[in-house]
Order: sequence, then C-alpha cells, then structure tokens
Amino acid sequence: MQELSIYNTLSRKKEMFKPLNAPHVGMYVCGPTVYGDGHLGHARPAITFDVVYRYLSFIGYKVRYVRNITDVGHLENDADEGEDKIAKKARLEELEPMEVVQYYVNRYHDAMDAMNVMRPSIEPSASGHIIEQIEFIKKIQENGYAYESNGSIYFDIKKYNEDYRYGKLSGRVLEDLLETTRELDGQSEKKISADFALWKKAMPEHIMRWSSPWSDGFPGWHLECSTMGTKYLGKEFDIHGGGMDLMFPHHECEIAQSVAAHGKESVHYWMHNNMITINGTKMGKSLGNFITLDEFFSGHHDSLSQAYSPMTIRFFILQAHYRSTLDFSNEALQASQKGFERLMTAMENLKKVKVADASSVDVDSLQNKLYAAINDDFNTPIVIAHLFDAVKMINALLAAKEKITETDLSKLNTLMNDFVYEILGLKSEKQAEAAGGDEAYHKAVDLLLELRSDAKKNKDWALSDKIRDDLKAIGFVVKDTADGAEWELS
RNA sequence: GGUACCAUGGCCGAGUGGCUAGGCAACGGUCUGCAAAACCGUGUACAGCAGUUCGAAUCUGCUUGGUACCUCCA
Repeated sequence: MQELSIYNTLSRKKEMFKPLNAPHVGMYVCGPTVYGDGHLGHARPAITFDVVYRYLSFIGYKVRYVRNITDVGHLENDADEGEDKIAKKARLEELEPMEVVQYYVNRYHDAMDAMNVMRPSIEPSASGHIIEQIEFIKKIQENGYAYESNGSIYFDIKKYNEDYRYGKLSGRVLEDLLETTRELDGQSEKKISADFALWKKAMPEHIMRWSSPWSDGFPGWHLECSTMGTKYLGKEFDIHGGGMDLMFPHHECEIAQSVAAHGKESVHYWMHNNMITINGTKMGKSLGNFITLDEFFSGHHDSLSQAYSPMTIRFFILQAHYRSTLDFSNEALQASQKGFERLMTAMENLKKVKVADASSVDVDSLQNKLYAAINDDFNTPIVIAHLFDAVKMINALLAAKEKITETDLSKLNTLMNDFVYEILGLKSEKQAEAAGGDEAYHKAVDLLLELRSDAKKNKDWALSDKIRDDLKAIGFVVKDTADGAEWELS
C-alpha cells in the first residue's frame, strides 16, 4: 500500500492518510444543485475527487464514494422568506419539480461521463431522504441544540458554541460572525442571526413540501449532507470533499449538526478544491460569468474562440493542483489541448517501441517520481510533468536514440497505462471519434487521401496540393506521417 | 469592516533556503517535392523595499496590487 498524504482543511496541513477501517474507505463529496446546467466550476470537484476515488481504489482500498444530488432546500434569498430554487424554476417553466430535477441530473451525468468522471457508488438525493432528515433533526432537538419557532426548527448556535466550538473548520469566531451579520435584515424567527434552519415551514406558494412533526415544509440547507453521510458511511467516516466556497457556512454547519446529533465529529479528512477563475475572478453562478460545460464542448460562447473537448477540460484541470485557483483563458485551454494530444501520441508510440538487450533509460526512477507526486496530496501537475519526461523517453526509444529491455518496456507500459488511464482518468478521444461518426463520410475523406497519395507518387504536385489545400479550406487537417497520411477536423 | 489567501519568464502553472518543474507560444534545426504534422534544441522568471543567512524566488517585517469567504455558490 502506498504512503499517501492528504491536506486536511481541519488541521491546515498535510497528514498521512489512515483509514478508519482499512481496506474500506468512506468518502462523501458535495454534488450539484440541479436547477441549471453544469459549468466549468462544477467540473473541478468532480474531476478532483474522481482522481481521489480512482487512486484510492487503484492502491487497493475498497472505496464507498457518496456524492449527493441537491434537489430541495436551497432558498432563493438570504432572508428566510425565500422560495425553493427548484420550485421556482419549475413554476417558471411550468414543469413538475421532479421533472426539472431529472432533466438537469441527466445533463449533469452526460457532461461527467464525457469527461470520464466515474459515477459514485451511491448518488442519493435530498428529496429521497426526508424521513431520515426529520429523524436527524429529532436527535439534535433531543440533545438540546435546536428550537422551534413558528413551525420551523433552527439550530441553536449559541448553545452549541458553549459546549463545542462553532467555526473550527473555517476559522470563524462566533462573536465576529454576530457583528458582521447583524445588519442583514429581519431574522425574526431566530435567536441569533447565525442560527440556521433545520426545518422550514412552507409558505402557501411552495410546491415542494413534506409533512413533519412541526409543519408542512422542507429540510434546511445543510442537513442533507449530514444525514446521508451518516446513513451511508456511518457516524464517522474518512473523507469529505467539496469546493472551498462550501467551507463556510455549509461544511461548518455539517460539523455542528453531526456533533449535536452524535456527540462527535464525523469527518476525519476535510478536502477542499479551489475555484476556477475567469479574468482573475471566481467563475460562479451568482456572478453570472460562468461558461457551461456544453458551451465548452460545442464552442458556442462569445468568450470561446473554439470548441474544447471533454478531455481537454479534464487535462486542463489536472494541470493545476486542486488547492490552487486555476485561471481560465482560451490560450491556457489551447495549451492544454496541444499538451494532451502530445501525451496521447506518445501513448500510441509506446506500442511501437522495440526491445533491446539492455536499457539506457531509467524506468524505476520514473516510477518513483510518479508515485511520490501522486502520494503528495494528489499533485497531478507534477505527475503530468513527469509523464512528459516519459514522453521524451518514449520518443527517443522510438527513434532508437535510447534502448530498453523487454522487462523495462513491460514496466514502462504498465506504469504509463496506470497513471494516464487508470489514475488520471484520461482517454484517447481519437478512438471514440473513429468508433462513432458517420462511416461513409470517413471513407470518403480516406478516398481523397488515397487519390492524393497516388498523385504524389506520380509527382503531380498540383493535384496533391489541391486536395490538401481544398480539404483544409473545408476544415480538415491533413497530416503526413511515416505510415501514410492521416486527417482530422481542425 | 472582519477573516483568510495569493503575487513566478509572452500565457497557464509546479516547487522551494543552495542541484534553478512541466505544458503552450516564440525562435532555431531534423524530416518533407513544398508545406503542415511529428520530433530535437534554445529561455537563470519568481511584485517592490529592507532584514536574517556563507547563500533566498523560497524565512521575517513593511509597502503595493489582487482574490476568496462573511448571503445561494463547485
């Protein structure tokens, strides 16, 4: 088993990863709120924790990966008089709320599949766990950390803070919070403004509502994660992940809820991915500066100079460490596209390498560096840097500038496959393209290239150049290689 | 206002007290009928100022600029 270190937000430092019940690992990640299309920002946690999931599984852990679907409970406004986001969207589009949910869940899955993000072991939805959430509230209430007010139940932060400490994850101090939130409007039903809803009584216009011992209503914003985490991973589990913007108040409230219900913290390692920025500012739904994943895939957006494939997006995200911000730009994305293609070309070239009776390359050293990088808090940019060293090695082997034994070649093959495909989760898009698509049209282009090849044999440069240049004008790039001509869409 | 964080070559980004990632772009070369593609090679950058040190981009202080969270947010 590899020695893996993980940066724990709780301690603000890297810690050796020791699961509670090896070889089992429990991991919970905050999933999407399904009232809109996924954007580039959503890809970051999905891909970050996909690599965590893949690597933990790869080194032999049995991982139960839970990623929720939030389909209730997020209020529209900061005040408590808001309306459920899903319900609002449903009214606007005159659809059943669950129809809206299903539509966006499907689209989310499609985008994630395209980026080769593995599906989690369990993908529970908040609306499917109302009963569990009500039970969870009862426990908090029994332990004295909740109070009822006008049919709604609130978490009593002041009481909680007397016995434990509210704000330990994000470094907040309750007194400071009280000062800063005081000026926000009518927190009429709450004891103090920092208290948050566990159960909210529904106004007549709310169409998503459930009965409870207190009122017809819906569960609070933070409750689903505590509830479903507990249900599927236990009162204590190993990893909880999510975006940095969820650290406060969402994850802070989760901790408070779990401690209030069970008397102890449930999560051992808190992991937070940083934001993706655009022109140096966070890309976010509320800021309206986001670009959806489908827009990236199609190129249909004013800020995009071209389409970017799902693997380009994945590679782009993996080229930065998950705890750093990552600035989007066309230039950066194009760089990722080129780099990714180069890596994939080398993976093809690796198959053509011939063995020799001795090795002039050091595969063991490469292996050590790759594992050291991924074990160091999933440092994928370093992993990729070493993979590019391997690309140079492979190209030199192919050009017979270096040589390699059968044993080493086999080792190199395994290593490259493990890291590129299994751990980083990259895949060649050429194959996917060739497999699908219109066969007749592929053959037609191939035929043109054959004609050009014949023309070249006859030194009919006028004809061969016409074919090449006209194809280019239509949108095909012709590439002459040692094995003949290839083409692709530009 | 409170609390954090960041500032790296044309761009994106690692790293870190001395051995000065990587990708893209640019430039040069190999190949090619010419191109393109592919491959090879070339760049001593770390906001500013002061300090600690034999030695700092890496540690400390100050200055400047930027970001995030405090309200839904990945």
